[in-house]
Amino acid sequence: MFSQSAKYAILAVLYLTTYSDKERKKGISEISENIDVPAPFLAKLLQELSKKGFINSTKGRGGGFYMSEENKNLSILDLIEEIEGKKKLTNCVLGSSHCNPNHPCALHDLVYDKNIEMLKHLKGKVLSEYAKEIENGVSFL
Amino acid sequence: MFSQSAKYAILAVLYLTTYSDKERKKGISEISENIDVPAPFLAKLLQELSKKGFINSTKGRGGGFYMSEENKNLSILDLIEEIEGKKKLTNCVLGSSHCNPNHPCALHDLVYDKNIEMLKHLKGKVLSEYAKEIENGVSFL
DNA sequence: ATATAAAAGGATATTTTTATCTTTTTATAT
DNA sequence: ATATAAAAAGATAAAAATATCCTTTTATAT
Repeated sequence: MFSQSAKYAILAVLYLTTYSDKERKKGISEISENIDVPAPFLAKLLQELSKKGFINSTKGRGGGFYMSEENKNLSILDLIEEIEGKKKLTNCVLGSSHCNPNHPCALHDLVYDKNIEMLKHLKGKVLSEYAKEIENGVSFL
Repeated sequence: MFSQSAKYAILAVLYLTTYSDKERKKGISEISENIDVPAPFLAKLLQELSKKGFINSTKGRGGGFYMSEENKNLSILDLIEEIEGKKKLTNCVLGSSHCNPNHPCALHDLVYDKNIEMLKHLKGKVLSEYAKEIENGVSFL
């Protein structure tokens, strides 16, 4: 469902949302150990997310990555779109460009609608809500 | 959601289920034109599906690919599993091996359950039912 | 028997995704 | 000022997915 990169990004961003802020920056090695993602790959990924402004970072001694309080109000869907591009997600599951509710592909009713529903959920919940669940031990990373 | 190969396979199999049988075999070129999939790639894909017995084929003049009546009772899920391997589909969306309903990852409730529901639908409908809808113009390829 | 038309098989090419490594820049502590 | 620790940038490598082409096998029609 998600690409490997998207999975890594979700884990890292949830980690940062839960455990970082402007005063608690986190380095690549700490993050990569805690979410079990290869450090060099994660470095590239976070570098891009930082360039796009989805996460924040400072260079130099004592620097690291963190989530601004503002960005903690973004959704997982925002993140996926940042990683995989805007459109992909609502495309026809069979790749047809003519597929729509009035002219549905063979899988439209079974798959497309459920997909949209899932996306709505991914859009309607902000990162800080996930973080709260993780802090409370309701879910984990 | 589906790999390119899986999409091609679904289209081809639905085409064959709708328009072929033992007496109406279909060649690569006809199939590839109708579902708009590159012929050489499709050839390899159908070759594999045929070797696995998911579709049927005969070589030589007048030969081609077709779906046996028996195989028309398979599901899209059966096909996906044939193409992408058995497990993948029910794996944790974040890739965690410990994720389960009692120890859920951060996305478990939002995504996993909806995913399972979708898979159930993909399992509960047989190819011939899709074919009927396509024949009736209710859906298209 | 021979020619023909089809899939099967095998080799290769291209692109994308995933992953690693090295050098450069930058901020901080000393 | 200098050393240090961190991300940023750039180059490259490895693996997987996607795509194409050529040869071989096989069944049928003539």
